Amino acid sequence: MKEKITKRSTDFSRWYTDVILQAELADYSPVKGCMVIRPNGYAVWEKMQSILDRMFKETGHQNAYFPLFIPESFLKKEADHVEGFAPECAVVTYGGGKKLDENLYVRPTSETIMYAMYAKWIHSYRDLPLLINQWANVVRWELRTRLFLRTTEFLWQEGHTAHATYDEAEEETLKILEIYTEFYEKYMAVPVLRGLKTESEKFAGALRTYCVEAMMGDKKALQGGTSHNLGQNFSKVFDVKFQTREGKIDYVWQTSWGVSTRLIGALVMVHGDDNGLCLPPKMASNQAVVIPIWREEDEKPSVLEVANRLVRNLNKKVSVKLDDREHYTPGWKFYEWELKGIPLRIELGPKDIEKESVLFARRDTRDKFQVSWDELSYKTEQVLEEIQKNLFNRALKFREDNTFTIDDYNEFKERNNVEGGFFSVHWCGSPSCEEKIQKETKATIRLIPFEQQTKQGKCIYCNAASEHRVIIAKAY
RNA sequence: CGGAGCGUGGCGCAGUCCGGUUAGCGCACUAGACUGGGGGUCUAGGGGCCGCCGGUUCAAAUCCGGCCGCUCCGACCA
Repeated sequence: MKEKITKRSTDFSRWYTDVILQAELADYSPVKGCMVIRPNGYAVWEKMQSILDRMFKETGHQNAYFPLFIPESFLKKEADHVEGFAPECAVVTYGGGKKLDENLYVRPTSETIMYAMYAKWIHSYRDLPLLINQWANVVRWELRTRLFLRTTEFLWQEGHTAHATYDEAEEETLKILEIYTEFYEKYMAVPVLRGLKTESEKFAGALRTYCVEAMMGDKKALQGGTSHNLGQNFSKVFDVKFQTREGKIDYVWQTSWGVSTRLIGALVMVHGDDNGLCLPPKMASNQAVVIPIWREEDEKPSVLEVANRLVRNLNKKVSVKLDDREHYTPGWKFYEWELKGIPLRIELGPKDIEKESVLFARRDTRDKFQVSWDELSYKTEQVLEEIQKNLFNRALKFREDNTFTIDDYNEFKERNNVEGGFFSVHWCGSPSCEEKIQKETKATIRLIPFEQQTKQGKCIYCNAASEHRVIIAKAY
């Protein structure tokens, strides 16, 4: 018997770690703050990559790869950028046994090195837009790490585009936010809020940062992806210039955007339960597993024969695995696959063969029901779709049930403290109110949501006039 | 860096206060038999510089000192 997973309600944070370790998504590495992504976890990442990669390419982006090392001088060119990243960088000072003439920074993000190249490649408006994405690892020397959510090294994609006009850059920034939203909601079955980051939360060096934000199973917020309109901040310091159609010289307008292996953490925290991981069908490398069952030795050949046939058939439409390991009992396998989050379990034994049916067991609801062979293919697809929808709806309802519109500061403080959740409050826009709220409540302004009825109000902290509501929550 | 906790077969732990001969348990692992519809049973096995270094002692997993590592909670962050 495997060790029990800590109950989610007992200790969310331990539950999270337990699920990841036991479902074999990742393991702690010998290097502090780093993790090893195990095959189960990496399979999820590959799934995410393939979907996002397709979406990026469909919108005209190309992949490329830039170096891991960045010359110190590059990183220091953009003032806000240095300030934001320098403290959390790993720096290489020796190479080949000799002290380097110039220190090399292990990339915390690749703006600087990429834009140094862009300056070389872009000359004319005809070279624009330049739409590049890279899949890479980056390093940020974090003080406190958590599997998938914050590790010293992590995997991500970073898109970096250059445009001829501000409007095009802004359009790109928002287009990417739409891609992220679609990915979260349609594939990960995780509902997100879209909006703008405040000045203090925006990317170091950006004009403004848009984000998607999701509610985890403990009601805390997770920043799920960011898309930055960089304006001309970087092009000016890296001298990325182009000649316009009119013959004038201008600096390019840039964007950058990314999502990371943190997505996997979100998947765990939104859909997982006391039995372990629960993967939305579109995120599972195997959507279903067939468990053959027999009592007598002479039943085995016929069960396996039928099982193989059904799996072959199903695999035309979905990805199904046959678990015919003999040294594990069916019961053991049930627990194992639930822990690992496979969306649908299909049991097939002598009783089913007699009835020409199988037994379905849904991971999300844990419902079980009989399905006849002639309906198998269709039912499988249908049930998987239902699971996908149900997971999304469940997560959406959870977020809605735990999002509160509040106008009284004391009430907000109290409820934030006791029950947690997302709080929709008026904010005047002043950084000082923002900071005070954070200090006093440990909650931060997650975003200024796009979707809201623009009603005037009064700042929840200082009572000054406010143009919009913001979402405040405790966050990862 | 501050606070808390933990280092004992692969994993989870007991033993440590109060030193004493072969260091124990559960799970996992190996072999075999019976089994198989929610973590099966039995039998027989293998596997340990008790985190590291030093000290006290006739004797150290156990006491003392130092170091190292990890996890959790706070200050920075996708």
